[in-house]
Amino acid sequence: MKRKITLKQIAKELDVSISTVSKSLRNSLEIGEETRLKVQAFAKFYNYKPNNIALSLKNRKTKAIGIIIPEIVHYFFSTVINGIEQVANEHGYSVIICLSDDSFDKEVLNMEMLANGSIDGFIMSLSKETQFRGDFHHITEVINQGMPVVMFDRVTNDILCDKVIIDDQSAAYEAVQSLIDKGRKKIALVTTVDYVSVGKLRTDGYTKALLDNDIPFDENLIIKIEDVDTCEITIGKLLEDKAIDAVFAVNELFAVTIIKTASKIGLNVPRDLAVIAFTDGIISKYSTPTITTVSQSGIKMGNKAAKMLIDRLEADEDEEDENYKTEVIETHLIERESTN
Amino acid sequence: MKRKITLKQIAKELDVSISTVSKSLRNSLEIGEETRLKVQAFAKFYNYKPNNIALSLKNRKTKAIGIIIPEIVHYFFSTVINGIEQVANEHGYSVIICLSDDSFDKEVLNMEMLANGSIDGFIMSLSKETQFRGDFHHITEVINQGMPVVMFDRVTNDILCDKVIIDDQSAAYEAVQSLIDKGRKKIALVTTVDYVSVGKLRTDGYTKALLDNDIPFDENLIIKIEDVDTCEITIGKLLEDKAIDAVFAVNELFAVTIIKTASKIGLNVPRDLAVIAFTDGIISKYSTPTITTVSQSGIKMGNKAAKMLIDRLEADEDEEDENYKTEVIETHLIERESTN
DNA sequence: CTGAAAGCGCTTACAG
DNA sequence: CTGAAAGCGCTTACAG
Repeated sequence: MKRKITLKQIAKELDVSISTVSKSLRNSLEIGEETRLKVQAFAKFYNYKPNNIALSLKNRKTKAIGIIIPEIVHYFFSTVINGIEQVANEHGYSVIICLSDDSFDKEVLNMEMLANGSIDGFIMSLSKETQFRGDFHHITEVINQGMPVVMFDRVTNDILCDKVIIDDQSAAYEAVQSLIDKGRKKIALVTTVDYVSVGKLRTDGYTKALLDNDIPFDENLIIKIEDVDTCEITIGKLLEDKAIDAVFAVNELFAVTIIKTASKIGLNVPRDLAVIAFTDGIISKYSTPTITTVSQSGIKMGNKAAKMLIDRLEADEDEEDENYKTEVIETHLIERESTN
Repeated sequence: MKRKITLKQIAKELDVSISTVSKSLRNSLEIGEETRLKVQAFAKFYNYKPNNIALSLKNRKTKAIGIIIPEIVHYFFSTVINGIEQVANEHGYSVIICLSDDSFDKEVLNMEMLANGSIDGFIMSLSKETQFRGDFHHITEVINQGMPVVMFDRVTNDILCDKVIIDDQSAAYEAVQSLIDKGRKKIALVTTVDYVSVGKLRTDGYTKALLDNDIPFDENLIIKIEDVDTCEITIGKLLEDKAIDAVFAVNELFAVTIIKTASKIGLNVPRDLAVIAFTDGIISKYSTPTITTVSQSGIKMGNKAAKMLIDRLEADEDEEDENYKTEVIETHLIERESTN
């Protein structure tokens, strides 16, 4: 078991100073060619690679990006990570992922841990609990220490930083409008509780689309689901009592549940009931019928977020500007069988 | 913008030595109570947190685990990560994730990067290309440097290290047996190309189950799929030509495609065709009909893998034993609508 | 009880 | 052309 070789050992073997070895390997012209080549050959032979930790300490940067997301077993977040990874790797950054499990405490803990020198900057999406509490001190703190943060998807206006979002409101508007264009009149909305920022925006889009089309807004057609596991009953009631002809669901899990419940009651999708879901994922693609969705490119969001973060990290110290930007990623409707 | 405070600054402010500060904060009894409390109060006030990088360099351990997986947008791997995260966090470890994208080169690159001091040990699942090439020198090298590696799911016999797997062969056997028990006679196998280790084992289990039940083995009923996107045609042919009454698919993507194709040709699942898939995921749960699967608990695999790695990391240097273990995680059949 | 020194593995300004 | 020294932020054996 040969431990990794260090500069010190090379220096000793070759009977030169550590400085000489270091400079040779960095191809400094300060060092005579003979020595330089000798050192390089030796290092190559022993497969020398500089120790990242030592470099990080010396340079006071780690070339690592910290990602904090609520949940990894979630198609959308996985694709975002993929997107971040792509551009991070291109720029020589590695990626450290921590999960908040939608818990405020875990989010704080993980951020504190990573902020203590492990990474150069954060890309994050807020946990539900954090959004609910509205407590962002841990993020402010990190930013105050000079560590850039990019938020995506689940963001907050209370923090000034770079953000990557989709226009949830207008995407929802567009989805509902498309239902209306297809002649649907009684459109229900199945959504989450309000404190999740995106849920609220999507509701606004829904409402606006109805108003603009002179369709009476009926509060009873808005169903707020707290817990996915018990939502079947609520949805069943909605379908049986309300005589609706379309549903806009804020995520595909709700949508697929709606479809399954509908078919149990004998409703045909899309004939009797059209269904559109927010966030294109794997379920929509393989459900029967397949589900029309608002696609929200996680890859693009990840790419963009990583790009924004790295730009900031590599900006000259003094050109640091506080001009935070919010990038809006395009969405579009993927028409499938659940609408017609 | 107040940068993070260091021991040095505290020492200066309080007019004591760095050693004194360090010891006070570590609650060393060497230091007089008065000084100790004063330092602690000051540190607390300025929210001092030791720099992880400096600690890593000093201690020559990072308290970080490197994970290398082929793909993150994949339910199974996500659950494994979740499982690893759980126990890693419990033990004060953080987790660095790199994706190989099923590419040999990316796998090698990522491992080399992480091996240069960033982490204490690896948990990994081999990329397809690596399994195809059978080139594991990058893993051997890391192990030779004294860095423990735990492999899961896609493993190889060519490397001696701790492993976490399921008994793919007997799980496949069990699945096929259950089809036979339900009176199915012509059972097809839809699988991947052979070099993916788990694919091969599952095929063995399938074959064995047939033999043990005196069902003639027909090579034409084994379909090897190279590319998911073009598999519909192959599957269509299988269903139309072969007059089969059951299919065992090695993953749920194949299974759902089979079901959709079957229903297009007018076959009813499960009446005309029973379908079982390997690896329980989100698709099986929401497909119509829902799919009977062999559940392979990613959480448990992740838990176990992390536990094994941490045990090794925290074993006394000298009690290092080369007694590598292979843990087998239990699987079980989750019966759903696609079989009856 | 407190502090100077050495060291983790590296880089770089400075001396010679 | 080469090397000693200082330093990144910490810990700990050792001296006083």
